[in-house]
Amino acid sequence: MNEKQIATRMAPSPTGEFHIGGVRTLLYNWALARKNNGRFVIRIEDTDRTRFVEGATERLLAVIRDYGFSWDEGPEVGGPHAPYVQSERLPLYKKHAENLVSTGKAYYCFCTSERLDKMREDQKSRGITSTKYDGHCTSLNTEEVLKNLSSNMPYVIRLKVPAGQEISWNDAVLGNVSFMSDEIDDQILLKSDGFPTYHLGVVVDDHEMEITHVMRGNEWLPSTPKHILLYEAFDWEIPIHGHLPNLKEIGSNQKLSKRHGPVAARGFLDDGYLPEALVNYLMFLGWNPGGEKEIYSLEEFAQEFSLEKIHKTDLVAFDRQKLDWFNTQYIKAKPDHELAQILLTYAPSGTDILLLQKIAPLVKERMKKLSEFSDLTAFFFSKPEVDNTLFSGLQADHVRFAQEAIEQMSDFNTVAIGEVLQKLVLDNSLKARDFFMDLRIAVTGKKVSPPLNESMEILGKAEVLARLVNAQD
RNA sequence: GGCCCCAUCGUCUAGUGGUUUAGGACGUCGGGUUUUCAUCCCGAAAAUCGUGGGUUCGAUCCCCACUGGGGUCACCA
Repeated sequence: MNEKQIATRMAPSPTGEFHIGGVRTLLYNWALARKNNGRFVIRIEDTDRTRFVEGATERLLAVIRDYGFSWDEGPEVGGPHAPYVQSERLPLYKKHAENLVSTGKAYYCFCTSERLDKMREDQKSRGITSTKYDGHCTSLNTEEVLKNLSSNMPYVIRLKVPAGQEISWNDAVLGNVSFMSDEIDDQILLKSDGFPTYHLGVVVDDHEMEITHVMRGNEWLPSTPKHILLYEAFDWEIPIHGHLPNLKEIGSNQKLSKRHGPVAARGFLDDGYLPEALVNYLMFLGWNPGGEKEIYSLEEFAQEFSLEKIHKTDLVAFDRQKLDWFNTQYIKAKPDHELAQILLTYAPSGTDILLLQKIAPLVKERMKKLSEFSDLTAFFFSKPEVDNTLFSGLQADHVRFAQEAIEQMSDFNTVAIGEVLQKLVLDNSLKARDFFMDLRIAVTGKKVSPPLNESMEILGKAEVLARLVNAQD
């Protein structure tokens, strides 16, 4: 009964657009909380004022919602640990940093960045392979510190890293991982502008917000021992850490690149990927349940998800072709009225939803991405430009036959059209393939189009005839 | 460079010390259905399980080394 409630979080920084990889990380964190009836928290880590981007927080939250996620605590929804924006929690970090100083686990440092630069240069020139703070300010006595402080000398607070200590933890993904403390720098915790560094911020907030599992990209692996040292300095319980594989572009070992398509979460949505498809694809980038089922809803995933099934590999290729496949699966499966609603964005403004409901079944198996809709269906919304060189040699006869036959039709629907045209082909011994192609070109302007008879029904008899007449010029 | 992490078809992956001629999916190629395209159906090629050592009666699965790849070494996260 005293079992602690599982809690996970996603802690993005408002320094730009939310990355697709961030969605994957969020997905796993969200699922773990969801599966265990735990809490999922969103926290904004905006401690770097130089990289802060106006409006980024709002866009971040919007795109997370658009992907189908919600959070139990965080900006906009609030919660018992509010505020959830680090810049609004400054006194907290300062208090904790000063606490560490008073217990001897951290110290004030008055070194200027110029001195630090020079120090690193010196170390490098002496052949030291990984530069570290030289401990200059650890020799300051209390009197000197107080004097500096009272004269308003800028300062930071650094963690005093113990020597010769092995720091290890059981990573939820990687298993046992260990570092030696000697390799770890006396990390700055509180910056001279009074903001915490990332390291102080996460540890304080994850503790305050009672986060039990920290899952993040494996670029954070070398930071984890620093955080563990901090938890130990505070004498706080250490959450479970898990490090996830990062995403890369196929064919290289580099991170995702805009040259190959979108990398921002928003960009994929704009391109016409359904959030369900994106999220479904993302699930399998570093995780696999072992069965052969591949189509998972968010809820199904949450139930299936387990940390043990996360892959240890460090890099996973983001295969845009497989993403396309997932997208086609979801587009095909979407009910017409729902698809029509979504297609509103891709159709000419003011398009009637009822018209889209009729068009939807004709195109849903023909789009990898919703953004292909406008090209595919342009002829429904305006008369096509017809390139006469596309026609066969018998174009004039074909079109005239069709026109005459259609003029006499009273019922103008797909079945009737099919019967009439089929009979026409037989009666005149036409080559069906050429006949229908000429007709297709006359009506749609293209050699590739949605099904012809259905399209003509939607266009209506008058419009079809107008186009046929037009094609005989 | 120091430190840390990783390693199964082109890609995402399943897999167990022997039942594996290593399974699936995407992609690719071939065929079928089809008034175009797409869908759908069938089939094929595709991984000596990074290399070399062990351990073992037997290793893709256990251990070590090597190689390769990645990450990280900021008053950025």
